[in-house]
Amino acid sequence: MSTPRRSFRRASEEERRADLISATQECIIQGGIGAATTRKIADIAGVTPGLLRHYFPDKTSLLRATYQVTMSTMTQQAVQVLEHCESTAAARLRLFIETSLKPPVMQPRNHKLWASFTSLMNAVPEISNIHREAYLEFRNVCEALITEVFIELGRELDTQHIKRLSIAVNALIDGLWVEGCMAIELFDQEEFIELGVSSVQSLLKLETL
Amino acid sequence: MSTPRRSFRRASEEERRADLISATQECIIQGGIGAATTRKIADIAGVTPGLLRHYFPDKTSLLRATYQVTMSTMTQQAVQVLEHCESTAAARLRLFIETSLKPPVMQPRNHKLWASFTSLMNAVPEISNIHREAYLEFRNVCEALITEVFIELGRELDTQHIKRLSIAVNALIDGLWVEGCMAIELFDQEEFIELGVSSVQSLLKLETL
DNA sequence: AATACTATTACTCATTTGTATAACAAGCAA
DNA sequence: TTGCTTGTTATACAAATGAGTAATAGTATT
Repeated sequence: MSTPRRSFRRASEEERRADLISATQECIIQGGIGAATTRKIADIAGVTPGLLRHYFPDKTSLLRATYQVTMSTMTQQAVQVLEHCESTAAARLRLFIETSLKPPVMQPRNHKLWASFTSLMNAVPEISNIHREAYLEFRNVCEALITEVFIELGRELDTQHIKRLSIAVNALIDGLWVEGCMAIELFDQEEFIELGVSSVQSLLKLETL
Repeated sequence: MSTPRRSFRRASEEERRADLISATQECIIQGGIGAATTRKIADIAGVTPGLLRHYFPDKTSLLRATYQVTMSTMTQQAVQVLEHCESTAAARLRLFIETSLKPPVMQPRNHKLWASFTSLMNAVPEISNIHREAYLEFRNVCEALITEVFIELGRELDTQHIKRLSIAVNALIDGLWVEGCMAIELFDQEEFIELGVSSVQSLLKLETL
């Protein structure tokens, strides 16, 4: 008569939350934020919808957590590469640009997630804060790298000037990243990266990078 | 007994479609794409929900039309200013940058609309095409302006090189535009514009703009 | 002033959605 | 094995949503 209750596995809180978050990402990537329904999320996570509420008070909280994880993962990927690079400051800056402009940082799925969440700015509480934190974190990395380079070259360190430069460099990388994500097939990867590197070179008035 | 049927005005197709589209924009701005329900759109447009289907076969078509109008309006605003400017090529390029980095082009509502739509890339048919058209239109304007400047300065016109520069300039403006839209309160408008201008100057290796 | 056209309203329906609650079972502890 | 905690499922429900259909009234035309 009645279908047997489906079997399940009790997972750790950490693991389950990660599953739910990546399921949320998957939904958004496939069909935009509107496709991230509690049922579809649960389905992809291999879980029943009711479980969401056991880990998140409501759907909005899950979305916030997903946004936060999405952004910090991206920055982390770009920064992590630097940790294994002991070369010159110029080489480190170049590496940072390269990493930011190719997968896994630059890829369509990341843009969809980013766009979906930022489109909710001022509509969903906390989204603005998460954005600002992520933005400043990334920009600060730019600033640090630029400072390194200037020190290496024995250039004058005008704090104001360097800050302006880092805003510009950050904007350039962001702009390329966006277009690269959206039309990744339009550009040759190597050329695209070189364009980024040489543009930053121009912005900083460097001779080589 | 029965409430009287509400009175209405028969509007021209052109006017009604414009109303519905701007109502859709308003919904998205207020609460993201999920808030753009047929009822709320109709409500803001001062119309009953059923009317949507009289002008658009389904909701997706209305969304597409809204995206298309949103993007072309922005580019048009930046281009239109150029038509009234007969000055030097450098001055025209500067004006273009300035216009792109302040209201009405750079403002939070435009970013929300842009982000909402692009997040649907590959999820809603035609969105990719509308994006590509808008992107190339804007980049072509950059390319034309840069070419003008180079001609004015008697520089060599390497088509490939100019194309790369226009991609970079476009990315820079886009990147600044995005951040400016999202945190318009973080930057002083005048400083922000000057940052844009001087950065483009660096990218093109110009002495003045 | 009468007529015809159709933009617009009013109403309906089947689905989907977020959330709530109670029952169940996995797996740890004794 | 037995009992206990709680992660997980099953089910329910009210609200919202996109879409369909028929009636109505605005308005241009004559």
